[in-house]
Amino acid sequence: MSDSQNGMGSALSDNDAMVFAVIRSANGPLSAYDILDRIKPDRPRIAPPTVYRALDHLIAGGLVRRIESLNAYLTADDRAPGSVVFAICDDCGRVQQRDAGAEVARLTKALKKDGFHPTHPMVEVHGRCGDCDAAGGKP
Amino acid sequence: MSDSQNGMGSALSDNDAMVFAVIRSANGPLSAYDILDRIKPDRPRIAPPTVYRALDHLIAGGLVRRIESLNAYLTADDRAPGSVVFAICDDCGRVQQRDAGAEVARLTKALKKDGFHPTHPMVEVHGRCGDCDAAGGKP
DNA sequence: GCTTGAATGTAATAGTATAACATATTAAAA
DNA sequence: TTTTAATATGTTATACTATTACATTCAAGC
Repeated sequence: MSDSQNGMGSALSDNDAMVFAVIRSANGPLSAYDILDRIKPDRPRIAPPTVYRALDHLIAGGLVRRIESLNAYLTADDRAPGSVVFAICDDCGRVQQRDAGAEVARLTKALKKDGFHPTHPMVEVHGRCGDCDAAGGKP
Repeated sequence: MSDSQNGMGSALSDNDAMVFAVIRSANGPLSAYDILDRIKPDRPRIAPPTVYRALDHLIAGGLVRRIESLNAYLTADDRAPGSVVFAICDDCGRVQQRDAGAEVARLTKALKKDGFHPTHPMVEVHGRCGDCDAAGGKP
């Protein structure tokens, strides 16, 4: 397995490390097939399940996050155990992550009061980042 | 076009009305292909673009909402112009909609303060509904 | 009538994800 | 040490989700 320590509770397999390296080297979210394509030059026979399995491990370990509204993956900015808010610029594709903070906590608390038991809150805010707004790109 | 009034600013085409009827008659979110399958008995030659176009219209008109994390569609509980929170039970699949309220407003306000200009906030909270939790289903 | 534009029909294809089963690797049990 | 079990990976195929591209239809306005 050729493990190497990395900040996840356990170690990463070669596959996981390879996928993680690709995601880290990107400057934005990547789709699973983007990842696949970037690995193929090295390993032409790699197949989707290999990438998806690695993504599962990395997400479970908190190293990678999935953006549901983009079907894309990026490195987790931090190890916040709580939830995260994605601010997604629909012009340039850049994504900011920030701690969900008190607002999301209040929200899940309100749901709990109604009998619902939250496990995974997802908050993804689409819009336009400051740079793009200033530049007026794709108006 | 055989329009009929319905609460959307304009009227619905036959296709749109058909898709809307299917979604309304369901007791939970449906995928686009679920909708397709339920229409096929009546119109065997219906194709995906017809359904997706209707969904676009219905979503634009505020009659239907899309759940990103499920790739599924359901009737909008209300006509709240603001955003909505989905509480999604991962056991039984039921989805509750509630007004996003002050919490989400605070969240987008905080993003604005940082120069980001939100257009469409999405909040989808996965978990377990009260019924399933009481029943201990799929524990 | 003719043109135009919006909606729909139709076929094909792109993009995202998983199922199913084979093989290999590792570690523990006997 | 051999056997067993558990885990991970390889491989093929397929399922599921969504869009492109182009043809056709149909009604409104000139």
